[in-house]
Amino acid sequence: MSYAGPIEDPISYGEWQSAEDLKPRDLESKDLMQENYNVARVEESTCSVAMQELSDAASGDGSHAPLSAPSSPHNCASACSDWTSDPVNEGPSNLKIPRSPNQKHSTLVDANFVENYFKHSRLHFIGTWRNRYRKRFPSSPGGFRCSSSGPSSSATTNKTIIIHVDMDCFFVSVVIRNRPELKDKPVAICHSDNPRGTAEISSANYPARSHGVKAGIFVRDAKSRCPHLVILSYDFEAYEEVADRFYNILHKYCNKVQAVSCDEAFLDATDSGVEDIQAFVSMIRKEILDATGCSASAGIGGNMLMARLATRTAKPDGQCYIPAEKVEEHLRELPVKALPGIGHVLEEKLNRRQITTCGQLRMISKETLQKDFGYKTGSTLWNYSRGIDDRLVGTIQESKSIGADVNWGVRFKDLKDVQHFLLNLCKEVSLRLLGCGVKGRKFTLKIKKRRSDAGEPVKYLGCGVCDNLSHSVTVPMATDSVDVLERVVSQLFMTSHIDVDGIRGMGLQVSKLETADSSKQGKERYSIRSWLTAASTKTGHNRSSSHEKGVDADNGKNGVDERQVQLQGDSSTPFIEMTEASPSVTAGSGQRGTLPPMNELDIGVIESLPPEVFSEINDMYDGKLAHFITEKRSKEKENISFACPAASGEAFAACEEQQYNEEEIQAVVSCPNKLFVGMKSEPVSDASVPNLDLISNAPVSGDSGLMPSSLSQVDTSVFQELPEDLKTDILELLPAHRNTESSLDASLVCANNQSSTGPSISSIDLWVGDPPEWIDIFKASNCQILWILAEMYQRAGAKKQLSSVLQRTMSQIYILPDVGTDGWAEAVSCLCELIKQYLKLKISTDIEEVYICSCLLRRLTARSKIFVEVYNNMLPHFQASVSESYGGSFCIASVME
DNA sequence: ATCCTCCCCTAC
DNA sequence: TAAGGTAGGGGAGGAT
Ligand SMILES: Nc1ccn([C@H]2C[C@H](O)[C@@H](COP(=O)(O)OP(=O)(O)OP(=O)(O)O)O2)c(=O)n1
Ligand SMILES: [Mg+2]
Ligand SMILES: [Mg+2]
Repeated sequence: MSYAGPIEDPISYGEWQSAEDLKPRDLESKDLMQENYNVARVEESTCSVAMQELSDAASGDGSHAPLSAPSSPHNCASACSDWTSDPVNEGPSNLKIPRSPNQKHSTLVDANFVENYFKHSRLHFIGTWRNRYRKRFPSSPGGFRCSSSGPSSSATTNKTIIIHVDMDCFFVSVVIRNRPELKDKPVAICHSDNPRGTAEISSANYPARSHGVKAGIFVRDAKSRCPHLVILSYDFEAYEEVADRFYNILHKYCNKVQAVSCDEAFLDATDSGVEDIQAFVSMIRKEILDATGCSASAGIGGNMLMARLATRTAKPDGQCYIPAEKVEEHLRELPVKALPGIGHVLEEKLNRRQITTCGQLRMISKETLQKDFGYKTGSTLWNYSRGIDDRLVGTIQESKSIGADVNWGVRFKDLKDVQHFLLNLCKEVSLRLLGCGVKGRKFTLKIKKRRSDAGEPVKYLGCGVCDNLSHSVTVPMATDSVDVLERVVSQLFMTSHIDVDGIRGMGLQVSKLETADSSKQGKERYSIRSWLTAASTKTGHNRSSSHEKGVDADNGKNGVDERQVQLQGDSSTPFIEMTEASPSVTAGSGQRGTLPPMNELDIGVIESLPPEVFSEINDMYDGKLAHFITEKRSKEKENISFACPAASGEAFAACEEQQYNEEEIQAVVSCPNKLFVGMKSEPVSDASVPNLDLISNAPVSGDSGLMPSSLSQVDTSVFQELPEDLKTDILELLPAHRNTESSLDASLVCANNQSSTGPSISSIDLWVGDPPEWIDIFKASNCQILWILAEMYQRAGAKKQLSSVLQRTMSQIYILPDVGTDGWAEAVSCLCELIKQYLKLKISTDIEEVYICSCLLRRLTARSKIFVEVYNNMLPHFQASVSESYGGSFCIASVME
């Protein structure tokens, strides 16, 4: 019983910690690193600029004469006014009044600071995207074992071949891909073109790098190194689109892909059966270039380490293979800093021991390295210096923490400012938890506090030299609610007893995560596996799956989960104590052996499941189900068995799908109404699934460039030219033409806020106004999926389209905890109504958008139906379980019809 | 020994 | 002007 007291007294959980000792990393480590680098590599006198603040801070001598006026804290105001008169950025009539620093764009002036900040933070974007691409193609734990290249994989003991692909100067390449005249000029991406500014360079192309311009340095240093440097703005939407294409291509060529970041991934080509690996890589790079207009480089090696090092030599726009016999040679003179995992701290430690190259590192015994650097770090150093790396491609597991930090522009004058900021931070974190479908039990608030001896930060609105304070609390009940977060966080903050003037940054992390739809129960009990194994038991089939590792990953968790559970009352109520016995896992560890054989599954139903559900089932069959279905379908269509060489890649893509594969919808048309061939069930009326096949042959993906571009400019006359079935299809979606969907009572959506009956939502003109009417309605609905949709729509950039926001949001709808409830059904109806009105709005102006959204609407409808069908076909006691797991309110009647 | 908790370090 | 985020690995040191 570790719970020591009510949440109102979180100080009992521990004390605030403060790092008071003076170490380089406690200063402005970025600047320090940056300038150290300059000293070592560039030897320019301007490099002492930031060092100045460093020594001021360390000595406490704020009056020390600076070497360069703009960098001096005391001259910062005049420096700022100089900036505004910078001819590069100043419009003709744009005479600005000098102002004091740290005002504009800080939390002091912008009430919506948190949201705006994340919209512009490059580091936020790349962090978010890394996560997305890891999740979009999750690998099975323990590495990829589900290769569908056949059972022969054990026979061939090929040497491992790893490929590492990385886009060249990604942010620059994307922005200049249609501006060939800039290709050979030095170009960098930065928020500011101010030659005295402290904005950071995000990425620099290779001509710029030859002048010493690189990611992370201030624009003023970049400009002084390269006066003709062309600075261009970020285009985050374009980065996203290119990254999507990049990953689509990688997955087309290889089913073992591990995302490193939005522009970088490892492929395991060992089992790909390719004989000429160089040609294979060359083909991939060519396709990336053709599809994106940006070049990628690639490294090939016997492990992930050597592949990554090879990429370094391959850049730019090249590829490099390091065969086993070249490894020693390649490493001998390589600086230790080039090894992944060795940053400036470790490099410095090694340099102090006269070790600068991997060759020298090899001279040290493993025992010595482990003694000096720790057990694992020591052996990694020993291995890496010899080119040894036994990591497997694809061993990313579920995320352990989710958080948000802001350490720029944070300035407060009173407690109200702080509370406002923290509330927004909580909203942000809550949104991310919802987006991931998880809740957390541990909350950590981090505060950056200006050191007493620190002057103004060198960086405009930066956090400067700070002490880091952090405090955390663990609660018994996992949550994702803004209210709970806010209460916890505000109490964490109160215990810091900090002077609000000194705050330079804050962050909130949530850990001890649990899946949202299972946080109140043992996960296994209501899992899809349970449905399958139970049905299988009934039909008397067994299938061994002992080689599976992924599915029983939760078992340990349930066993350990014998903790005291306290439920939290809403708003101000303290926790109510309540003990819960550990849910003994009935369908868990002991019963892993019983899945029905694949040919007894009703393929139509399986295919029509929500992607997440399908993916889970596919995992249970070791990834073979997707392939099985692909084959079966192709046999059905043609009479010959068509052996497709790329079948494994396709199977993987089908498994992970995520994009809008219309075949899914086509599968609904066949309308198999039972999960298993052997199960009996009532047929579902055909009329309830109308016209689902109409556009099933057209390829649809999440890509915005799906439709021929000529179509996106058409008007109604082009609509008339469309194939008859497509026209019918679209017209049918319009309320004026046909309205079989239930109209939704708006008051139900807002059930928690008001009980009076409002107007039907279908009678509201959702797309009137700016922001459109529905934003407020959805935001007030207390329905997670609608709230997320509205929030994401608001956040989408200027070029926002409903389709892209919808695509993101809809993938969440089946994993929300309220799935199957009345509220969920209403949410589905609301979405349908929204899409229908949107179609009406766009029908004559943007046929591409109409096309995509009509597919989405179709899918939404089909999915809802199929979910109900699956439920209807479950054994009664599982229906009860499902109903119970959804809070006892699973309501078939209210879904869709 | 093994686990847990609080950081630092690293990479993009 | 300017947007110094994010999350996992792992070491140190204390609890068990
Ligand atoms: N300190 C950094 C590092 C990277 N990035 C962003 C911009 C880069 O374009 C992108 C990818 O990072 P890379 O390390 O792959 O760098 P580039 O792709 O720009 O160059 P390279 O050709 O070396 O891969 O991440 C950033 O904003 N700030
Ligand atoms: Mg790159
Ligand atoms: Mg990269």
